Amino acid sequence: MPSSGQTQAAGVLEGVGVRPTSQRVVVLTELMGERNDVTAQQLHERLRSRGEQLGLATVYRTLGLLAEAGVIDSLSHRPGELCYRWCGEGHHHHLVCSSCHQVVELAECELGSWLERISEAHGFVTTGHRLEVSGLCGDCR
Amino acid sequence: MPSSGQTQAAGVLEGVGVRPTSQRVVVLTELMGERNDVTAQQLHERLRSRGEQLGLATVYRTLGLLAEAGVIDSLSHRPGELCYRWCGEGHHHHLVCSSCHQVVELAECELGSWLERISEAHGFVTTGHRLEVSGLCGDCR
DNA sequence: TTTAGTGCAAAAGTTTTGCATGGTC
DNA sequence: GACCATGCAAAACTTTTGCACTAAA
Repeated sequence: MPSSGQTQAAGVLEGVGVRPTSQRVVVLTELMGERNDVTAQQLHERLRSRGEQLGLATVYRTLGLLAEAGVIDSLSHRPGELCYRWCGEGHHHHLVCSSCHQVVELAECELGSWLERISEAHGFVTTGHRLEVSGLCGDCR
Repeated sequence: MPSSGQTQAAGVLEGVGVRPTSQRVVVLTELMGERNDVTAQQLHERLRSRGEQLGLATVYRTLGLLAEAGVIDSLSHRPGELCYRWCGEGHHHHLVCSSCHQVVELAECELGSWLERISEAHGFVTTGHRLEVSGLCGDCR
């Protein structure tokens, strides 16, 4: 029987028109339960060591699909390594600790109106934005 | 005789304690004259085709140095490719057109006080932040 | 003269692709 | 049966590193 996390993931996949195969559900479920950034390699290794049977290429393909569908976000901190992260519902931003990489989600985004005004002044129509705040968390300070 | 761009670049390098060799000056001068994102490969090819003699490894090493010194910014849009960009003076953000990749610099950053307040609430001390706004520019709309 | 930087080629990674196989509608 | 997804292995790329050589303080 599928866990509630898996059911939820399957629903998300169907919602964006991606067929919810078992591998895709496993990948998305893992991302939805992980607050921090993960690379494709880490994700693959983690799932394998837990006994899931799935190939590295499938992880890459799935992450690519999900990112294109806007279900997950991708961001790179270091050269040659892209991290993925579940966006959750609604629009928000993150605080990332430079030392331990802990991530805190900021519930609200107060940037909307400021951005619209300033973009309009340059002839732009904004389609999205991402804010990345780095700092030191309480433990690492 | 060095152009004013080259003199300026050399000054920036000295300012952050990096020896201004001719290769580094060439790389930084190019970045300072380019408003948009560039990859190491693009930069290398562009300089080579202009007759500059410098190796790809040197471009990578220089970009790494400059990024670490905070002189340039690095950001990744796609997997396996990191882009670099001259930050200019002072703190600001960018509007990027999703279609033509044109970049507009936003002169002011009004995020400081909001961020400090919200970070403090989570026990963080912020050390920096980056805002990336994507949209469509007037021409592409 | 001592140190730091460069170029080249090799190495180390990550990500993508081709193709045969297996699963789904 | 037609189509899509997967796994494996090979290929394609980007980035890093080792080492001999060169340039600079």
